[in-house]
Amino acid sequence: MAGEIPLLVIVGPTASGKSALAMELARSCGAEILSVDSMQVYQGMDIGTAKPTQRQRREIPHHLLDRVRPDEQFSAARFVEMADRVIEESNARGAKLIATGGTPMYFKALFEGLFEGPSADEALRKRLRAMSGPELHERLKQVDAAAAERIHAADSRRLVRALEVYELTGQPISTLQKQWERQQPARHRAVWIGLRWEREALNRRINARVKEMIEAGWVEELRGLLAEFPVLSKTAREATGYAQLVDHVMGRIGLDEAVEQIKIDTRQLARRQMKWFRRFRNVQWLEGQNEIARNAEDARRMWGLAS
RNA sequence: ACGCCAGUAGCUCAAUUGGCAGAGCAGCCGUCUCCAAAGCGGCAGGUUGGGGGUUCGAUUCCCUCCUGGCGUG
Repeated sequence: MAGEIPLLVIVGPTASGKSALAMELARSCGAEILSVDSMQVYQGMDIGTAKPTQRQRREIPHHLLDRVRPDEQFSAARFVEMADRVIEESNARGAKLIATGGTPMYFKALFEGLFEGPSADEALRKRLRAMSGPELHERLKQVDAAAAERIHAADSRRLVRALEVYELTGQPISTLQKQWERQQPARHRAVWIGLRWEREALNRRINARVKEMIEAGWVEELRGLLAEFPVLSKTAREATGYAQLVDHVMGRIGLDEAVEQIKIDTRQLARRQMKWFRRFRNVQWLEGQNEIARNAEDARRMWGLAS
């Protein structure tokens, strides 16, 4: 029966060693890798997103890398659609799949689903965004008091989304979102493992890795990218470090200043990721500082593939 | 050595004619259902360089010492 082997999910903060562990496992189990990452989908953004190298990708098939142009918008919904297709197709072939990456929201959306509602409508959003936070909040209170209660008046992004959903469907987002409350079975069967680190140790790894990325030519890569795509899409631009490096390339800030800020942003990113992943209750944690071989062996056992 | 300027939260800086020492960033906690590497909320943080003086009251005025910067020797 197709789909008999569950997915292996590997979560963990940036720089925790997810990719290395996934590669090791893929090699030893003959599995393929599904990237669950909002930034590695972008073409041409390689160094700063720590994308697996061409060499690694020749060795092990990777899915959902380089699927979007850097001037294109991307979203959780598009990700889920693409990932579902990859999983379905892998199941059909009987291929084992390891899902790993740094975007917690995408894991949640992929396994728990998004509520059935309208997708982003940029024109409508633009119209709504012209209003101030309190105005949006007041307006939402009229049509969806429950949502207005939960969303802070300053959180214009969520206020805009809630109003967008209401205008497009005539239904309050708070009602539609209840779909998620029913304990539905997970959309895909999976074994979840995570890599965790003591915070200070991870910070040191992050600082070192940012430095390595710069030495590996991140700035030059970005210059080339900007030559082809002078304006990155709103979502692509949100990748950690890219805004600072764009400022540097434009001559607005020095490289040292940009690098320091990137280190700070990356540490903050890692913290937010850890907070999310801690809330995924079915994750079995492995210690990041262990030898890869040891973690891989544990992971294989958890996946039910012990030799 | 002399002169001038500065010293306030981890960092960068605010504080009206002397009147309860604030903000941004970093840090910590929380939130998150089609932008999520995003967005949003909260908390903590200070013998105002040290010492003395004037005053009901000094970050603010006076004296002195320390530290840093600039200028002249």
